[in-house]
Amino acid sequence: MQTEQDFLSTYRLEDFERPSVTADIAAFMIRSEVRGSYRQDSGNKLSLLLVKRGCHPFKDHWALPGGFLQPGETIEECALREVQEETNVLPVSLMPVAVFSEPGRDPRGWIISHAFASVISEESVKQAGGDDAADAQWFDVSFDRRENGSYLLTLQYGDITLNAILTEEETRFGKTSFRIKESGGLAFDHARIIATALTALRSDAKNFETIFDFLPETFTLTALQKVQETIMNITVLPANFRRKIADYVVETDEYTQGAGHRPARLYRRKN
Amino acid sequence: MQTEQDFLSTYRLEDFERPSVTADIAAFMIRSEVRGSYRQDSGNKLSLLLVKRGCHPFKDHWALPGGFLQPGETIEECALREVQEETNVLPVSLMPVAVFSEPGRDPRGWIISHAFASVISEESVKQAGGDDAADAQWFDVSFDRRENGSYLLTLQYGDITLNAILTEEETRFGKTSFRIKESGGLAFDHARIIATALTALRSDAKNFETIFDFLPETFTLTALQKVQETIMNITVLPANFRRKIADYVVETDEYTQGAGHRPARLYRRKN
DNA sequence: CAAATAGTGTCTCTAAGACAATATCAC
DNA sequence: GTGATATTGTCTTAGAGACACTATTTG
Repeated sequence: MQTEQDFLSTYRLEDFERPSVTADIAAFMIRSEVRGSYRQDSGNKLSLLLVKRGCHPFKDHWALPGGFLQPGETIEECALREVQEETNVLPVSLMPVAVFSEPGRDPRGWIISHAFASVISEESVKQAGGDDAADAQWFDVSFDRRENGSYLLTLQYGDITLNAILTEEETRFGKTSFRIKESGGLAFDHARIIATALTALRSDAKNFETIFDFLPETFTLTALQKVQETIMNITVLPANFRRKIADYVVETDEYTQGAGHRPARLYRRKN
Repeated sequence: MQTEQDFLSTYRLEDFERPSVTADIAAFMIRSEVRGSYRQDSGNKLSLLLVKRGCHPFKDHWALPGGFLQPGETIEECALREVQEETNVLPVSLMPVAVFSEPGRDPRGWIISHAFASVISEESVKQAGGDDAADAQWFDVSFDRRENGSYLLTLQYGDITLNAILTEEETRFGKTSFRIKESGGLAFDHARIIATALTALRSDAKNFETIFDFLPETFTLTALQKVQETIMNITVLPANFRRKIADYVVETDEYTQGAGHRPARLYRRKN
């Protein structure tokens, strides 16, 4: 009789066809804008990391950072590695979004993509030195439902504007899936991945799951509120936000200074 | 200059190492039990489909149904195909649970598993004729936190009882991950996959996402309530359940008959 | 003081949970 | 009528949203 040892020593996985496996990451950051007088609040913009492809296919098109899974690493490690290679920053959070495996989604062949959303704080990007590679840039994101029911995804960096149009396919198990009507010049099916990731990010921002990762260790409640508002594209009343967030944060003894108005207490994430 | 055509014609994905890709499915069904007098309500049990492995590795151990992704199909199609091969039933719903890609999780080599939870109605299993394969069986499931904080997963079918013990690792983005302390005789890391899938199922049952799929087209509100209670291992007051579920169902003009008590109106899922 | 943001108190409304009461069938 | 489940009504309470008000800083 054949033992498990015997079996494994003769077993050849290579006898079966295998796909290539990638991780693609929608890395989000919130960029604070300077405007008005020094006393006035600066606005915030949600931005997304895109990489200009240097080789075929989709050469010179903008794409999500990503790459092939390598032996010995998990798909999450692969995703983190790819973001770090582009930004020099290790993201604090990594949210699985979906797996895209439709045949034909990649002209190179049989490639299935594991999509993640990750969050990076502006502080850590600045510390890392930023744009050492001009082919990786942070694009301002806007993503909204239009009157006719379809969604417009706009990505903007300097003179470059990418407009993708998507339709909502279905929402099950808390996840919405989209279909691309116009890719807006984005590579592969990345418009779809971005839309899915952004929807997941928004949904998690509702229960404060992802919002802390956009900020440094200590932060003001107003800053935290603006993060949530920026991601979800809503406004909430400060009093109500403070009441709801109270369970998730811990007071520190520090305050902001020199802002031309009442100083704000700094908080820290609970746990 | 090289065109995209040129590039693709010389590009060889095969030059890079690739993993094997599988889908593993936790297929759930709710089995109604007969007990007491004919007038009395029958209880319900949540059950899970397991397959006895016929070959190495883990020969003769129980495992989740699953198999390798084949060219030309999506990972979801692969999952549905595998369930159908075992049960002759096409599941109504398929929920992505997680991707397991730790090196070493499968003794055969580099294999990453895409875990799904699927739901099958008892009615459709009975129609399909049931046990044509004695190596595929529905096990009663219980899964609960113990006093010491770890979780006990019990799977039972006839004389066979599998007891796995897991610890909770982390909960982020609404998903809990587990670590296996004792596999209870389950193959591979399937105890972990089952725990993760069951947690996801419970979480979705809370917002009525998955509960309809356990029942036929038309159903009584009490039956629907019992499904939710069985999955989540809770009890709720009928009055409150009815108020919350009202938005998700539509009345029909039909009623149950001959039950020895007041007939119940049949409902249909809205949408 | 003016301008700006920080922070608190409280009213209202809705939704969830608890519980009591009524309805209808087979026997 | 009895025993069982079906179905409705309503009281209480917790939480979300709206809004008014007070506090503290720099110039």
